[in-house]
Amino acid sequence: MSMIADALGVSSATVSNALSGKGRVSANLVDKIRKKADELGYVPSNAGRALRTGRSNVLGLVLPDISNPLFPQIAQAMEAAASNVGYGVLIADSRGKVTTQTQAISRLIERGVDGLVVIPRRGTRIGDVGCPVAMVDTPSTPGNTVSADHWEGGAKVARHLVDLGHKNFLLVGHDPASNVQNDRIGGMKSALGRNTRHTTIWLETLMHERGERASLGLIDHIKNDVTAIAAVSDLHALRVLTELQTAGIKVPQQVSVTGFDDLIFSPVVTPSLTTVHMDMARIAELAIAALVREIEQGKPAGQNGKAAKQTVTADTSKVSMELMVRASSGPAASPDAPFPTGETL
Amino acid sequence: MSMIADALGVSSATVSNALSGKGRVSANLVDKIRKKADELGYVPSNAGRALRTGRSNVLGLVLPDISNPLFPQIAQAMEAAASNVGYGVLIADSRGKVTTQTQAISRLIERGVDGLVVIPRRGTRIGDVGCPVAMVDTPSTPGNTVSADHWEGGAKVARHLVDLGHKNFLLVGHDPASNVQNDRIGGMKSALGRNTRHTTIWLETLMHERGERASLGLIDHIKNDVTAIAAVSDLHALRVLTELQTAGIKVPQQVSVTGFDDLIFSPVVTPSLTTVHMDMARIAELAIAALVREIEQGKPAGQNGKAAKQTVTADTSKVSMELMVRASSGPAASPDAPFPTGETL
DNA sequence: AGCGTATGATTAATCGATTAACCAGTTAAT
DNA sequence: ATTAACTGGTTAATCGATTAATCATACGCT
Repeated sequence: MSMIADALGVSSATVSNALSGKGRVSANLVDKIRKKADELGYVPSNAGRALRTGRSNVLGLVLPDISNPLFPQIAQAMEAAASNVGYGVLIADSRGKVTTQTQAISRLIERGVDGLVVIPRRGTRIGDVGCPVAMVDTPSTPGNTVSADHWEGGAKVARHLVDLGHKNFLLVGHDPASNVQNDRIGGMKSALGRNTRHTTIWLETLMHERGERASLGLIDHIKNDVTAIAAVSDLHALRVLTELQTAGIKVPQQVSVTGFDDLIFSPVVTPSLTTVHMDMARIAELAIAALVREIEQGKPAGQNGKAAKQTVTADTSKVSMELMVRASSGPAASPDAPFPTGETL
Repeated sequence: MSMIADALGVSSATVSNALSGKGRVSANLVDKIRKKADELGYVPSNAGRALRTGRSNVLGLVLPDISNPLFPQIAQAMEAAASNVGYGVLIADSRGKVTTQTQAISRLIERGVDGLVVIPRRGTRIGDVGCPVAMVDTPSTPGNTVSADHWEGGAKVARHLVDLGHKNFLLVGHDPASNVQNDRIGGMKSALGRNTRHTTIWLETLMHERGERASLGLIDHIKNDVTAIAAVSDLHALRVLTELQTAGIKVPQQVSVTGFDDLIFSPVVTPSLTTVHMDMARIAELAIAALVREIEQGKPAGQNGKAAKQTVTADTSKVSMELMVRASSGPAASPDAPFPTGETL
């Protein structure tokens, strides 16, 4: 910056003012400075700016477990949304453990992030971290900034299956302590209506009892007239799907299967998976916008008034989910022939 | 820092020396300063340090496409390896496009990263970016810093299938321009031996001709006596698997299927997928170590000697891959009964 | 005693950008 | 005509940590 100033015989303050458009500089001079800056390939030093302004223009993204298959979508959306408004994204993985998560958060804080986006793990408590925090979980969680409307998503798949004539459902969850999963299943149940039946199983509990790779015992449920299996994630839907196929049960002719999240493999498995898609880009946009708004209001850090919000609030806290009807869901099998055996390929 | 100095009546330079262990400070005083620092909850300012030292302690991770299902593993491993040696990780997604990638890289540079880890997309050229770059691709790519030994991995699965008695193979690739995939397939072919046959299909080409969700036409190959299908990714193996199951073909009784990468769903589909696992943690460790070594040698930026390396070199450039034998691969079906129909479940 | 050498700590400059305070002209207003 | 207000710019302080240069003692050795 001082090089530009020297080259044009002005002071560096003027250069700063010209480039930031803040002080009073003649339009003429602004042009010259801009041109010179380009010419010299000037790139503002983040360190210098950060030191002076106390802002790093970097946000932290805290994830419960990066290896979650949904993470790519999240990271991509957050990175795009942040970079659109001039922020970088520093990642931190807490590998499931709550203690690790606390460490991860402090590492980010020490790095001087201006704000945090947290995808919480059950049991996560965000203490006072000294910077704005956006939380992306589910609308029913207190402090949630913005998230997909998982309840509505559940309702949408369920209604789809009901419309197809299904009456007997198996709902497949993974972790009974997850708010997101509970909302999804809650939404499903709310839409099932009076003349249907449903059973819910939780895989984590099941696997704890029977081992990691045990069969899910789907056949029993099907013998019990279940014709639709709705899972809270495509990962579990996939597990269901392949288990059924191995047992020779036709999807969707005998049983319909649905998932959630529209993971990358969902469109390409056979039959392609009916699922519920979340608009992560929009969620990210809202979360980042809320965060940035808070950051740029310039918190006087010490002043912790009585209404010290733990997390920021977005314009909208729910983003609608979209049902993706594909090949794994179809009309309920007629009850007359519960076990069709013909090669209906 | 000056607060600590004031509180103990010493100069801030002494505090700096004490905490960094660089200058000469009496052991006694070092203790007192450490204690005071803890007491005051001192956290060094990254901005101040970065400004003075010219180092940000942040690395950039450039990915061709975050939505790649392998990305979680990569990001997690890189983040862990970096944070172990005191670095943060800033992500940048290039969404497949080469132009976007260039932009993403400059954004990272402007943010002042000390080094870059690039997972290149075919056609990626890393220009002179002014900081050390580690490239993670495949050993056969010029400039590759470190990566899994994809060729060896291919050889391992192929040998496994040969040992099971298979003689007629279908190799499934996606993108014929990908170095990684070519190495994997090359490795497979190298291990197939003389009295076997194989055909290779490339999904991208296929899908271009027949549409995104077209059948892969596996049945024809199987009628042609193929008993083993080896894909270059679990994603494609999964597609193969479900397509076979829908057609009523038993895996592994009639046909064995293998994949690559040990993606998150691979152990839980039915049958669980035989695949090749890469030790991403070790790859990340080597890449980061190479990068950090280069960074901390302190490049005099201007001095671009004739041997200006484009990318850094790691101690080892190949990391062995591990074969994970699971349920989707089994002995070759006896040629006498190419189409067993009994319910051998 | 006198000289050289460690030891332990201080001073002050520096990195690059921002910004409050100030200054010198010019124009407008009373 | 004198003051007020505006314009276009400059000065200098500041953010926090690092580090070369320097200084003041104390110690060891002949």
